Amino acid sequence: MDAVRFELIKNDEKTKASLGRLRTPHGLIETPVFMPVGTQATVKAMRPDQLKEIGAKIILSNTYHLYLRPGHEIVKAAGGLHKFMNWDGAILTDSGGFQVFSLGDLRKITEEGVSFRSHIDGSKHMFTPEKSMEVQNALGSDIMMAFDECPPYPAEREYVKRSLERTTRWLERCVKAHKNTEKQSLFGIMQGGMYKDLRKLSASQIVEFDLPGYAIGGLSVGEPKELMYEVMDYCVDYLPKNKPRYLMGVGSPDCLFEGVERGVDMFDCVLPTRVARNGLAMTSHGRISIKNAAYEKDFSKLDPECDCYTCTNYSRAYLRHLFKANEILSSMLLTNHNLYFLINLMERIRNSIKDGNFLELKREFYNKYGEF
RNA sequence: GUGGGUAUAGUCAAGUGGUCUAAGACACAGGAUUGUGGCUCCUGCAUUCAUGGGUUCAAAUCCCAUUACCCACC
Repeated sequence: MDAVRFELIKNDEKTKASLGRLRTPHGLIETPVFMPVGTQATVKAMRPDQLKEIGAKIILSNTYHLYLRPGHEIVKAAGGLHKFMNWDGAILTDSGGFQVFSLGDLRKITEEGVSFRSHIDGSKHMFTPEKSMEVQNALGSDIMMAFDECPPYPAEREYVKRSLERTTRWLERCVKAHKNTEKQSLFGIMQGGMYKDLRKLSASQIVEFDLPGYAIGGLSVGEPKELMYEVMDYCVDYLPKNKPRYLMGVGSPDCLFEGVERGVDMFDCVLPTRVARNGLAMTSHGRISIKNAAYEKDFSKLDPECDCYTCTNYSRAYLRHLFKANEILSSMLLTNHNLYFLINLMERIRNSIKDGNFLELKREFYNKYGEF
């Protein structure tokens, strides 16, 4: 029995959007879902009780970062990641594979795994599928991601093909090394760059392992949005409908709509939290850069249609002041709002699928919000 | 009142005759940001050096006057 089980509730009639339920050892999650990112065992600027209050059910954390600091052994000694960070909701851990891509020149990839230098102190380390599983088992996340390679964009077809096939071999090693199947589930990751046949090849290979969930990796790596939509459209079709389909690293409001429309069930993204710390708010009428001089004397609500803690209690002028003054509360209030905005948006999306008017909601949203 | 000193962008300032249509920092104004190396990154912001006059081929830089401020003495 898998630790995490997915149940399809309803398919939208006009699109590939679908409603589902994900049962995890740490709660039931309705899909489509957005997962806030808590890289270092904390969603930056948010307390776990606040995350709970805004409706977060599952967050993402990072193998790479926790392995380097404080060290997975310490997290394990603390009683696991949930206990360590005081979060009793579900946790998905990224495998560290993405750092192979994002750490750029520090990496060296071989069949065995990836050697890299710590961004913290420059020390040398080696990640293999086995090591990634060992670390994620120690962390005790509900969903562990397979150790993969995410090729950059653009990338040569031949390279992408060799990379994807290696990622499949790594997946096989992950499955073998995974020690805690009753409490933790392993998701596979599809690669294949922007090549349709390679995506199909990757999907057919990873689906063989009959895993409890699959992710679409290698998107939102710098390619044009239209291309990403086109690729994600057929990627979803290559994955089984009765398993959750997770689009990694995507989370701007418009992309969420496009993803859901194409059948994606899970999303994660640093965008709302990162952007909040830089003074940007996602509102029902589009983005607001709170540092702009235009808000100096604007005592209205950040988002007139939002009922989050920030919007019910503070003005744009105050938020601008906090940002300009470099106050910690600025990050806290804007992060709280942005996460609430996306989580609330996903709830409205789920309700629209339930009520059969997803496309109407999408159209209404685009009219008011525009693109990210 | 006497002697000395300083006057360069919103602020702090570099620069002491020619590569100054003036360094840098902060502030200010925009922008970026998608499996987080982020109080980060990118862009813009003095045709002008207190004011007036002079010397010189050439002045923010030298000289004179004026104005403002600072210090010391009375």
